[in-house]
Amino acid sequence: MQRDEIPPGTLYLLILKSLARSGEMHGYEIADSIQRVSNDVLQVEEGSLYPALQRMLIKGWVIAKWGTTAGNRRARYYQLTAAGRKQLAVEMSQFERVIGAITRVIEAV
Amino acid sequence: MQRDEIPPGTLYLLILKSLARSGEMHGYEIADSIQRVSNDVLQVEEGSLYPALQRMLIKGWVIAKWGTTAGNRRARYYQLTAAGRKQLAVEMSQFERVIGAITRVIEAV
DNA sequence: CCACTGGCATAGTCTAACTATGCCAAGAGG
DNA sequence: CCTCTTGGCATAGTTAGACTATGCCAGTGG
Repeated sequence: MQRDEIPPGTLYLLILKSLARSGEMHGYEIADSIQRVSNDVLQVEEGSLYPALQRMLIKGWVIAKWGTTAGNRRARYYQLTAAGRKQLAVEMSQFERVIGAITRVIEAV
Repeated sequence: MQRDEIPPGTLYLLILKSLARSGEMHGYEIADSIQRVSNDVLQVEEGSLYPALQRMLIKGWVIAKWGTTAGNRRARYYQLTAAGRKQLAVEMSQFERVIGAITRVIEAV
């Protein structure tokens, strides 16, 4: 099964949604969760994930705290803020709007 | 109605599909057609369109010839090549695949 | 004559996903 | 004990491509 890039702009959406669903996760969990739920179609590279998380911290969409994993490793746990939940709603509706429009174009006769 | 950006990567798809539908068009027509069919959601700026068309010429997905519009203006008419039609099929299935995957993620419970 | 519109084009900026790489700690295997 | 693998975070640098701003030229209309 071939690799697929994450369409630019949708990574925030994927992360926000994953955190909304699971409450609190560290980086690896997020990447893993996205890959799993998408049936291995979407692969989030670490070099994309961590910069995105940093930007999301700055924007105030998530907060982070250091903790320890089940496997006894140090990890940074991310959690949505109220702003993050609001942003998720915005991105969802934008996504649907734009994808709907594109679909209309590529399905037009 | 607010402006929306074209998600990077999908512009080729939109242009290819528009040309496949209409046979032969010049730049303005392409932009116009995309905007119209998408119900004004998608607006293709000239600074995005012409560079994209240049890249598509280089890739051999389209050919261009100079002509004259109904309004008696000089214009460059673009037309799909066989490679362009093949590329359209590739981009369509990739789009569906990736968008389907994203949809699975953002609709997961 | 001049402003407007249609049309093409490029230079330069910016976002964001990628590749490659590095660090550190915990277990596993020899 | 030591090395290897794995889990985990992080950044530097590259690249693609859509954007803004701008310029040019030719018809047409007031």
